[in-house]
Amino acid sequence: MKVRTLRVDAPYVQPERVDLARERAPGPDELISLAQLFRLLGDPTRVRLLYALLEVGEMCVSDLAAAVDAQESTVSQALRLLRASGAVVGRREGRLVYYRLTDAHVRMLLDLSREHARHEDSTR
Amino acid sequence: MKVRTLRVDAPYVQPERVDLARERAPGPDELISLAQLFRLLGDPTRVRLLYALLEVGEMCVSDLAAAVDAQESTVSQALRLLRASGAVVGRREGRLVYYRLTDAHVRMLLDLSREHARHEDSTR
DNA sequence: CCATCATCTGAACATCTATTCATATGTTGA
DNA sequence: TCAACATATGAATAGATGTTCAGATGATGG
Repeated sequence: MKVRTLRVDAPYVQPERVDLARERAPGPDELISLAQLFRLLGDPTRVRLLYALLEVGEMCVSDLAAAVDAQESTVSQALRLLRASGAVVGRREGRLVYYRLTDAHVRMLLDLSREHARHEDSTR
Repeated sequence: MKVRTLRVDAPYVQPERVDLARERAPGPDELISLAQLFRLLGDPTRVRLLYALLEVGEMCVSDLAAAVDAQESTVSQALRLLRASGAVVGRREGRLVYYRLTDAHVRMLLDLSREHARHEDSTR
């Protein structure tokens, strides 16, 4: 059994940096919403859905399923999460529900990250 | 047992939109690197590490562990992923390895997303 | 009201993932 | 070369997550 290694006499290599990082670190709440946001975008199905909505503007569930080539049930579950997180909203029109992106920040993230994917290796 | 629902006579509600979404959709490779990038940022430990590096510039593993309040082993594993994805690089100096952000796009994503976290509800 | 359709939801399953421990690697100074 | 240290890595574990199925909900037109 091993105890947390933490030498008393030489706590950190560069204490100033550790402190600085701690000071400027996102708070607990902020951190949670950050990680949640990214996690939300970290699934292929959800990213596809978001990009579809980014390009087209508004689509109903069954069309979304066709557009991203997934089962409707899968899409519906994915939309549930996206809805819960506030990334999309649904607008009911008769039997159909049309979804669209809600959040300007998410839109920017999608744009920016797509640019990243395109120029991938140019900045390494 | 249920077969994929796909009516032959009325394929889609708005065929133009489905087509448009498909045309503009990220290709398979692009999609993978997109989802991978977001997935990478979708873990609290990794996000903390990245923000620490964003703020401070460069830190060694043990200081990073202290800064994000995690075990060194945990941090080392997290850095492995970040390294593999090209988000960070390590520079060895004696026994220590100093890590820093590699990618300008990742930096922008971090900045932007943090802004998102701050103004969270203002755009809903 | 009934049948049909679009979407939603809970539960179950298999898969993936983060963390941890133990150990390995590589570096330094004595 | 050896002991001490910093970091890395493989394997094991528990916990989270995405997809799917089956059935529920809600809307429409007859």
